[in-house]
Amino acid sequence: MFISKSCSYGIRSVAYLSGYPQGRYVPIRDISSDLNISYHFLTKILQMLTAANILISSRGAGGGVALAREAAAITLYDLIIAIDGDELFTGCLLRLPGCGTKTPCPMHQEWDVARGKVNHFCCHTSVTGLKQHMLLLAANPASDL
Amino acid sequence: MFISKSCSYGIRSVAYLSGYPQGRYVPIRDISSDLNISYHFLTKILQMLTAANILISSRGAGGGVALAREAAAITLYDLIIAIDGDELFTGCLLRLPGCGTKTPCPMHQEWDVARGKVNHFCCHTSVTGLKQHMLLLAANPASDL
DNA sequence: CAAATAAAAGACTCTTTTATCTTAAATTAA
DNA sequence: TTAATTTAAGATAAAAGAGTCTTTTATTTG
Ligand code: SF4
Ligand code: SF4
Repeated sequence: MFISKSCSYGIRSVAYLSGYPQGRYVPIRDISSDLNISYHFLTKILQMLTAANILISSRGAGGGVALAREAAAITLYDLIIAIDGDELFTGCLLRLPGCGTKTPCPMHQEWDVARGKVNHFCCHTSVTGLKQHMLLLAANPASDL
Repeated sequence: MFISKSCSYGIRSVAYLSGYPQGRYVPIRDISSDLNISYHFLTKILQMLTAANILISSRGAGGGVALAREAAAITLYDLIIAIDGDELFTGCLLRLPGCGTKTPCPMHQEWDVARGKVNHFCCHTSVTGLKQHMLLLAANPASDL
């Protein structure tokens, strides 16, 4: 598993918001019901994205959350870092505690190359154009599209 | 996190065993104490590797677990599949349930390329030569080598 | 055979993640 | 200013992952 379930929810929400004009507030309740995600749980996750300046939020009538910048400028990397932290991008593949790579193991260098591809992908991929696909899947659960 | 903690333990154990002649039984107790892993927990994990024909085991005095084939022929891929399953190698990056990639999303193809590098790395990397590094780390916890 | 050894199996606990529920605070609109 | 709306915050619960403990089964040794 590359990302946590929380992170998945965060990414899906940003993809969902990318279908609206940037800066337009959308209630979290709408996102959660359209994507079949627990409302209160999603609230906490989106708070992380707000804290990371990826979303902005507004309370009260007419409020909600909105993209803080254009969707194309929000990368998977930004979202994963905000929710899961940098473990995926910098931590030890083998989860060996205490390895600071000052004395790299035999596999480290090649691993760094492979992971570099993942990092590059995440840094250069935004969630634009994902909304349709997601809503399709949300509407046809377990249909194996 | 690419792999689970259980998987990390399994990989470390195989690396540890690679320091012994192939087929030579080593008690799990020895592995667990040298690597600072809970004995009974490790037992369950190594059972998965035995079930996957990566290790062989023998009960009773003089028994233990042993590599079922030469260490160089055991890849990270084998170990991850045996303990964590194939999710990492085949599952959806975004953890979207029900996506069978018959109708791929805009990011799928590029993601497949990046993940292909990870898969290739795991399929071509064995744990030989890792034992020294691991014992060093186990002996100097949190020393950030 | 009896005793010692060591994996296998099962029950149980602790921690982290995921999910739910309740209350508070901020904002808008009438 | 009152009511409605909506995020923020906190408490609690369920599920999954990780770790511990006990009992059983298989094997070797004497
Ligand atoms: S050197 Fe090896 S053990 Fe250390 S962080 Fe890199 S992959 Fe992990
Ligand atoms: S097509 Fe997109 S949503 Fe489907 S499995 Fe691939 S990455 Fe996931």
